[in-house]
Parts: sequence; C-alpha cells; structure tokens
Amino acid sequence: MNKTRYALLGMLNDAPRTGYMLKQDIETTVGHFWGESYGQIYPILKQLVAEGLATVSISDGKPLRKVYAITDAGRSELRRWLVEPIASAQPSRNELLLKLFFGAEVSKEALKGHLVRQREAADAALATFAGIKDALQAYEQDPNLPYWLATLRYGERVQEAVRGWADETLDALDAPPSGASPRRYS
Amino acid sequence: MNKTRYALLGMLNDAPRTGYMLKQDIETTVGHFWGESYGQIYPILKQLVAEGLATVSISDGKPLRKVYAITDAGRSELRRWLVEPIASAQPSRNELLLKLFFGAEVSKEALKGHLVRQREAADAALATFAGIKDALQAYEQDPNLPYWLATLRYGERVQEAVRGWADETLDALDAPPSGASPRRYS
DNA sequence: GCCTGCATGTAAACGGTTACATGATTCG
DNA sequence: CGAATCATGTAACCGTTTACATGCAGGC
Repeated sequence: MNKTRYALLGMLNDAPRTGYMLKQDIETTVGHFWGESYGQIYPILKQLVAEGLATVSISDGKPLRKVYAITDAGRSELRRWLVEPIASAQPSRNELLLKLFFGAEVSKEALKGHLVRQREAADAALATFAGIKDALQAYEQDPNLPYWLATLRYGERVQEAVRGWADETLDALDAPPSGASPRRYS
Repeated sequence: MNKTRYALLGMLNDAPRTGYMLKQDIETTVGHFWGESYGQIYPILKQLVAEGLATVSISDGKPLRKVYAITDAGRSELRRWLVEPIASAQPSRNELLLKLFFGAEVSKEALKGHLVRQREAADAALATFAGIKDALQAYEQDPNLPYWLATLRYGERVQEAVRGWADETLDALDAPPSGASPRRYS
C-alpha cells in the first residue's frame, strides 16, 4: 500500500544506488510528478533489505556509502505492483481553484495575480520539459525511452491546458461582469 | 498554514451550516479538487469558534444540530488568505505516471489497461462536469457564478488533456517499438 | 580555513484518513 | 420493523515533511 517503496524499487531496478543518489535521481527524472524526502528514503531502504527486496553493500572507502541493489524478489514485487490497477485517486487539493471558487469575496486584481503566477509556473515547467526532451535524445537506444517520453508528454499536455485555462480565465475576469454589457447612453 | 480552515470559512461565508452539511456541500461543489473528512471538520470547527472566526448555535430541536456561522473576524481572515499568493505546490504524486515510467519492466498490455482506465475516468469526470454546468444555469444572477464556472473549466481543460494524452500514448504503445520498423526480408 | 556537496540518519510535528461509537429521524 | 440518512464526535494510525545532528572530501 505504501508507494514510496515502489518508487525506490523502480529506481534500483535501473541501477544500484545510495539513498542520497536515489533522492537526486528521483528529483531529476520523476520530480515533476513524484517526490521523496530523506525521512522516507532511509527508513524504507532499511525495510526493503529486511524484507529481502534489496541488498546493501557498504563501500569500504572512508566516505561511508551504502549502495543498495534490487533482488529478484524485489523485482518481482515491483512487477506485481506495476501491473496492479491504480486505485482511483481521491482528488488532490488545488489551492488555486479553492481561492478562485471563493473569488467573489476579493478583488479581481488579486485573483488575476494568482492566475498570472500560475501561467508563469506553467511556462517555466514547459521550458524545463523542453530541456529534458533534448537531453533524452542521448538515450535513443534505451528501451525505457518511450516510457520516459510518455510521462514528459503528460506534463506538456497538462501544463498547456493549465496555461490555456489561465489565459482564458484572465480574459473572462476582464470581460463585462455578466449578462448584457452596460449600454452607454448615446 | 492549515488550509482546511479556509475551505470551511469559505463555505460558511456563503451560508451558515452544520459540520455534516459542510461535508456534503464540499463534496458536491469543490469535490473534484478538494476534499475534507469529518475527522478534520469537527475539530477545526471547534477551533474556529475558539479563535472567534465562527460562532455556534445549537438548534433547540431534538436532533441536536450545531449550526456554525462565520464572524466578521472570520470573513477578514478568509479575505486575507484569498489574496495571499499561493505557495508553489510541490508536485502531487501521480501513480499512473510512476508506473508508466517503469513501464519497460512489464507487458504493454498491462500498461494499456492503466491507460484505458484513465481515459474512462477522464470521460466520466467530463460527463459529471457537463451535468454540473447544466445545473449551474439556475444561478445566472449569482455573483459567484463566474468563479464557479472558472473552476469547472479548469477541470474540463485538464481532463481533456489527460484523455488526449491517454489516446496518444495508447497509439504509441501499439506503434513499432523504436527506430526503423523491423524490415521483412522480401 | 571555510564553504559546498556528498552522505547517513532520526525525532518531532503535522495533516489527514479510517474506523469506531452513538443516537435520532424518516421513509418504505 | 428495519434500513437509510442525518448528525456529532474521537482515537488510532499512516505517510510525509521538516528540522536537526553528524562527519568527510574537495575546491577556493
């Protein structure tokens, strides 16, 4: 039921890593849709070893590094989870939408600020994705590439939708309040 | 910092309600991007009263109902929060994308199953939104309507993006693996 | 010598869900 | 009469983040 373990197993399935490296790699690869903190990583690595899903080997150098590797049992547990249907996620909370929903209580200028910042965030995300896409060309032969690209395209699609929505909503906030436009006497 | 309080204040700002009603109303209005459980609602309502942001009045009927109403202090606290910039959200976890990212480890059929279910969920959400949009026509004069519609359009845009992505990704999974298609000897 | 980055870990606090307990009312 | 719904609340549990503590290595 705990999903952190599968994120770690998935990463270890690609290559053995230390806890520290797992954190970095998670950030740079699945960072736009998944996050883990050390407070989770280290205890769960210990668990995985206890359950026989991973092994540790302490590097005999001075810097003290514990390199974790996936076992066959770990790989089959990973596969089991990968195939298992996804429990319909309860809606994650969206603070922007909540503020907008209650928007009648505050000035339109304040709401526009939220929307502009959201659009900027979407643009920044899209720029990041473009950079990643370029970097991924180096992996042309990697069998993982199609899957990595699919997650990237998800991000692109959603961020484009958000940006379009923000633009549209900014326009709507400027448009005449409702119904007939206030007719000027002529 | 706790956002549940603002969800409750926002709802109470519309009209006084019981804890039970708050739960129902949150589900039916902001349910697609916000959720609250009784375990949060009741204790926090108590807090709000202690802080002077809301008042309770116990209905003198037999069924024991506690009706909460927002105070002026509560309203100004709500406004303060509504205007405050949104802390850049850390990416919420997306289990589907994580499974897809590690997709090379399992069969394409399994992955297609995930995508088909996701597309179905998107379609179902879009159908719900269409229903809500119809129902909202009754609120034509309500000053809240433009904001409610804006949150609805967000849902539509994002779900459409997700559906489009799922279709595209299903196609990609069927397409020849990578590079040149395996040339048949002729 | 100091700062940054590599590296490991823990404890406390937090926010939230789930399950449980209770009881009245209403409708079939 | 029994089931569903209205209604209030608490306790346990869970996953996660944050802050803290430690120490080595390498470059400025």
